[in-house]
Amino acid sequence: MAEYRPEEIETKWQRVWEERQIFRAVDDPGRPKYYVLEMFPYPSGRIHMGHVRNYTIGDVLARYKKMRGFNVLHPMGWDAFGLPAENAALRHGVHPADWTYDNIDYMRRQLRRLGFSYDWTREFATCDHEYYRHEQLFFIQMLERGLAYRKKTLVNWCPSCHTVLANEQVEDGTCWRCGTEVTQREMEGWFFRITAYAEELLEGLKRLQGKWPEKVLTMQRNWIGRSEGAEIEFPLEGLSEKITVFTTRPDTLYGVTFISLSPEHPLAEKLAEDSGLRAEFEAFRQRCRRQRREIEEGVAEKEGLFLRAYAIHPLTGERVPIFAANFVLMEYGTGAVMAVPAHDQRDFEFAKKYGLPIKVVIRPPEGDLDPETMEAAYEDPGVMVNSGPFSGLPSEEGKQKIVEHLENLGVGRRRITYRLRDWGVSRQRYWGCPIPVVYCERCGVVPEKPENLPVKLPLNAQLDEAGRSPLPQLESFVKTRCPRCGGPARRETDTFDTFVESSWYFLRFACPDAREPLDRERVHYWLPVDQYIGGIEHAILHLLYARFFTRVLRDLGYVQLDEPFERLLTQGMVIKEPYRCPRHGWIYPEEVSPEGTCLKEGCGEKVIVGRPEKMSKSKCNVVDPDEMIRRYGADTVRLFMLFAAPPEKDLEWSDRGIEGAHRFLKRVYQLIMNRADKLREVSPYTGDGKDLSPELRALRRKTHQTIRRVTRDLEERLHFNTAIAAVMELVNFIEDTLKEVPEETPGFRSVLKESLRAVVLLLSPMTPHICEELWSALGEERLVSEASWPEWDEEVAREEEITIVVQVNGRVRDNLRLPADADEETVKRAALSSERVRRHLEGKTLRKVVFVPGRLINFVAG
RNA sequence: GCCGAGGUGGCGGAAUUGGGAGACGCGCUGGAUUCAGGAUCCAGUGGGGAUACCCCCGUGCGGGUUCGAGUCCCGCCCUCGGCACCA
Repeated sequence: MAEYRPEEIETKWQRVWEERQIFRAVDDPGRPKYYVLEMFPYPSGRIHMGHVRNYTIGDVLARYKKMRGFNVLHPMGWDAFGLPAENAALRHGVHPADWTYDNIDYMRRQLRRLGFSYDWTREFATCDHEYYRHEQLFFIQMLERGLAYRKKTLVNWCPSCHTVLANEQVEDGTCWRCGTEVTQREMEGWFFRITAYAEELLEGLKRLQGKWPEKVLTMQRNWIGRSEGAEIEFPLEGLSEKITVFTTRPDTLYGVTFISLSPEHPLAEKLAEDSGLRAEFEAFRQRCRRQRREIEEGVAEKEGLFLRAYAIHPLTGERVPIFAANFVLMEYGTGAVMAVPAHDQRDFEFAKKYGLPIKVVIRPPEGDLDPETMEAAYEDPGVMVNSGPFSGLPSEEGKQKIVEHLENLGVGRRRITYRLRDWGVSRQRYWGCPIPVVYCERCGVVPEKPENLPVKLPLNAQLDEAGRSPLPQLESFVKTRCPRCGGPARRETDTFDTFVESSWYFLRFACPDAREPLDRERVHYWLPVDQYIGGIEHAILHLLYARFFTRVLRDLGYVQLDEPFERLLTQGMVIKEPYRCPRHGWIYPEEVSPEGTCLKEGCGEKVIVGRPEKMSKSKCNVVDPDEMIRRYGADTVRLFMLFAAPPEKDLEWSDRGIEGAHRFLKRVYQLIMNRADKLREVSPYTGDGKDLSPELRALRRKTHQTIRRVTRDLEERLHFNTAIAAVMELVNFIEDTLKEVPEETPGFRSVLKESLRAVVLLLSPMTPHICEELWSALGEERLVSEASWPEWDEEVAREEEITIVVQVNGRVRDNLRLPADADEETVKRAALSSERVRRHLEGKTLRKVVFVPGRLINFVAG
């Protein structure tokens, strides 16, 4: 009995792959390429099961496409800048650089041990200055084109991370990384003009339909938040200025009874001062800033401050009072809103609170509205009333008509606004890419000269104990000369948001050694990424930034590409149920007795089993990949990851499940190794099958059907779980055949060889090591990793006899084995001769016969 | 509240196009092997009734279309995810 020793086999073949460099991607414009990419990891220390799942899926695809003859690019690198490195440095007294590179070394070993088919010659880390220097150049060029700019605004500040966050990085008012509540601060910082691409980013989503998960497309669409409407000007009474509002409901213009301004609106401050309300206004504005979170969640009560000023309605000439209101956001539209209480719920609530008039201008299709008794705003379409010459128009039509009228008068125009805001990229952090500008006393803000790049992040920095960036205190870094006038200047000490690095790494993988930022030809050959794989948590953040950055680089002339990722697979999380003891809190599975009681300190309390959730250290429900590899080998871990669930769903970790996967591999190993000697010299069957026994013909049929099924599962759906199930069925079938068919049967060995070769080939992208071993045991000279994917023969796969289901009134009563091409008459005759069928037809009149060739026959009787 | 995905045995999950519901695996039950346990192998395994042939019920709930519905249509319930004073 051959014994399956995964560790031995796996390290052996990993060495062979390494020595022969078989996964090296070489540009070859004559061959069709396939670029598989998994989202690169942050080098946090060790890989977790989520990585294993993500990278296993990618690896299967890369290996499969290689077998299909594609020139495959499958690279790996490190998203190496970021805050955890600084935190670790504080805790353990190691420099972020050392910590990061050590982690990379460890994690690279882990990935190699899993046998992933990366082209390691293309590896890089984003904290290498040879990588980020190019990013600095991009920035300078964006600056020249106005795609990067500096401004002072209210920003999201995480007090725990000591840094600013982009809107995309604030989740429910808290920091996406540490969960601390985010506060508002007025600060200067650098921004990327992603809003200039809002329409294109939205439009581009259409071409991704069917290739990206619908969910991700929807999330991006909502995030960009396009809305069509109009800008309308309201002159101020007694002043030369005017207020410009944005509205999506120009049809309700005649219903305006007041104007609401954001407290951050410049005119709000001015009007307050003019009215002698300076102190009150300032207090109100401060309160609004503090309330920001509640305001954004919509839980804060509406509050306003009458500015004792009036605007003039552009059509009716009426005076409308102006308020500063806490719910009006300066960042959206124009920061000013025309309030129509009758037809907007927010304005309605505000009007009720401050006793402002409610004027109905839209009548519902049925019934009428009475401002006195209304309990909520009527926001649906209807017919315009009390609207001067526009009365009587359907509101949808009225929108157009009013805007046209305003355009003619020159006091309004059609306008589209987006919810998307510009991307704030300044971070007050040390471990990031320096922003290459200096502040010169004479010249102001000056970009570094391209030939002076990179602006290297100094590695001699002493980290601040409070967790602040040491850069501003680092004289040798800060003190510099102006690239323009040579005079004394101060260096920018903010670094880039680390999402900037991950916005273009997939391009650099095409030419990691290029001296220029990107080699147009090589990028053109390899890009777009044909299949991108990663977690859903980046549905907006990374994926939106990357789509934006790719377009920027296109406009800067570096690439000829709009969408970087042709297909996207968002894999589910790896989850596991946590255990909790009423006395000890979260406990490890080892601390639970078979009876379900707590073993900690002889506790004995009944343990509560939580519902499966994302693995986390604090819940004690993590499974360590190293431990699993040690116990079962990489192939088993990979197999389980693929088999337990389809990739887009969450995968529930199961100790029993991985045992099952291991058991299957042991069975396959023994099935083949125990016969390998006898089969080595045998050629796979090539005849037409006429000389074979029915059992052997059946085995060939099953084999070819399996090849067909696995190919379709991998090609069309990426459903590895059903592909594996199909191979398991084939293995079961082979074992059954071996039991029934004597070895001397003519053709036995060659048919067996054909089937076993298929098993090995079909499994090889998923469990490559064991398959190399079995492949060579079967006498193959080449590596299975370099073999061609097997093909199926429709003729062989076709069933000679099929089962026809016989129904009476839609209920199954019998089934018949008949030749595949049996016609209706034959089937009918056979079915009616069945005793079981006759019994159910007895005493009834046959009304109708439904015949589905090759499937079923249904007798309708009554 | 709005948008999206989903609800199938004890569990993870299958089911091309409307055509035998529950593939494959886990678990469980019985048996073989063993001094014993483990491992392995064999058989069974949706529920109920009969325990022989068979019959009835069954894919969140209620209706509908159809010879036939897990699959299509209408109305609800629940779970998960995203968005949510964006004018």
